[in-house]
Amino acid sequence: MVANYDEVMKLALERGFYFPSCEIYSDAPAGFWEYGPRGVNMKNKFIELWRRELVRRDGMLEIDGCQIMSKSVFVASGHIGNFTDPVVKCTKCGSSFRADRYITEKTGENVLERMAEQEIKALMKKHNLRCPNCNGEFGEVSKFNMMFSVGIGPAAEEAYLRPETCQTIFVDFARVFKTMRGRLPLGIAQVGKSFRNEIAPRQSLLRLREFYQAEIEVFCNPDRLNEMPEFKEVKNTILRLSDGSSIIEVTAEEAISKGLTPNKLITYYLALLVEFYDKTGIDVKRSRFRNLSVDEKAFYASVAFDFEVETSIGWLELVACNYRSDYDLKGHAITSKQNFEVLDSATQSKVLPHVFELSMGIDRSIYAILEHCYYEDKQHDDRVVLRLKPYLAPILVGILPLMTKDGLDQKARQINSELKYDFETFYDESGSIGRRYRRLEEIGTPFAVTVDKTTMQDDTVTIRYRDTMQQERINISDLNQYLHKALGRR
RNA sequence: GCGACGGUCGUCCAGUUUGGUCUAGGACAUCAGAUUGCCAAUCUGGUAACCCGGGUUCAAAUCCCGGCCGUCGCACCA
Repeated sequence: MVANYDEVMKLALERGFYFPSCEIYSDAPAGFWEYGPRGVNMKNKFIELWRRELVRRDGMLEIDGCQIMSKSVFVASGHIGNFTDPVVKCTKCGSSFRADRYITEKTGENVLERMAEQEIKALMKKHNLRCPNCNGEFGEVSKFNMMFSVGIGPAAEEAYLRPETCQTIFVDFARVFKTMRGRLPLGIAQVGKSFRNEIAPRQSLLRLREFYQAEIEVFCNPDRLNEMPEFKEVKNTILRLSDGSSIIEVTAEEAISKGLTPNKLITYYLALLVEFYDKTGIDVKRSRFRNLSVDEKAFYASVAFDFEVETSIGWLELVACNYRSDYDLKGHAITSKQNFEVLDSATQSKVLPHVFELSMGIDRSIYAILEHCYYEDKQHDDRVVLRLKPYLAPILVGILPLMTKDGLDQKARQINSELKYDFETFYDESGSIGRRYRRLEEIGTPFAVTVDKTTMQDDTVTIRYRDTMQQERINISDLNQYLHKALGRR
């Protein structure tokens, strides 16, 4: 049973995972969505898992930077120059086209990325290009920048909302490296919001104008990309590599020996990423690393693998893994006139670090997890079950009195107040017990504790498992430890 | 951004063709009470919607214009 987009969407709206922003107003713009109570819980737990399995596992440093950044940052990063598309609009029917691609397609003539609007216009005139839809005349060539600009202070000084979180990491690199006594290779990580003025935002969390990223920038010495002692931890991890059509399954070790991945450093992080996603509950057998072709890659990337997951609406990119070389540090060094070279203690040489990044889309990941965990149980009246991992479930345990008589409800409340400081609990006494179980499993709650008459005699409760619907009896005093164990804590 | 289609309780839908008991109906969900007491039970009662703005008309959920949003296709996607 594979869930589809509509079912996930319905669940999200009905049960408070996410919903459109500003929906009570008719001028609410597209591409903005908010997380409701269940979604926030799940998102926070996803981020905590990311910290555990990537940041802490690899000894990375995490920072939390500003969302508004000065214009110079984006001059240096190339976003002011490159994060724009030349667009041309038909004066007759209003259709718009990417001017550069259209010219190349029709004439074979190469259009340079940095070509000015007038030059592009001249080229179109020279070849007498007209609208392919209605043969109408094209208007002016304009450049559309995907960054949101903001005006700072009374003089409205030009600045931008960051289009990717990683620029903060590059800008802060020198200070963090020095003050944290960094050694190469060093991962610096950040979770936060980024903003892109998408032309056509669509499909709720999948293409947003304001979205969450979890980014990791690994700073490394380009001459030592195969010196990676930690690699042995992941050498047997299966990587599914693809050129966009077929998928090859190899171990991390084989990927290198067969030349499918360029070096140990990159391969190590790709493997960590798969291990992380496996723990989110996403079916990694339905994932792949797609090796991007030259024209698909971002302007800063020299090697790029997209981590993609198969969903009901096709392959979905969750993480962009880019080898950015020294593109960013070099850009910031030139623009800021600062020196970003560091001493690599292993070689006792000064080096301008290269960067390999794992740029993760959190919102898309949340969607993919929901879809992969959505399950309709045909055996039991098509009950809807979100089979979330306990450590990602918005509610870990429901606490239910079998009935609200004979003090069962007081007892249940008491158990709830003992557990609620350590776990996400939910007390519910309304309606039939079966209905309450169904409501809990629909939002992915893995456990339900039920207080019945036996509880009043011997202080035991039943604990019910979401996936099997089986119950067992345990002592109230063992609940705390039991739940800790279920979360994988020690 | 272009085109096609659409937008009614939390969700899904009926009602629009032919403007008039529509004071907007149903199902599911939800809330309260009763009953039951371990898997969406039953009964009773309740909350809750015509996307926004303008126009036509005695009268607009219904017709017209504009906007916004959604789905799909094209284009775009660091």
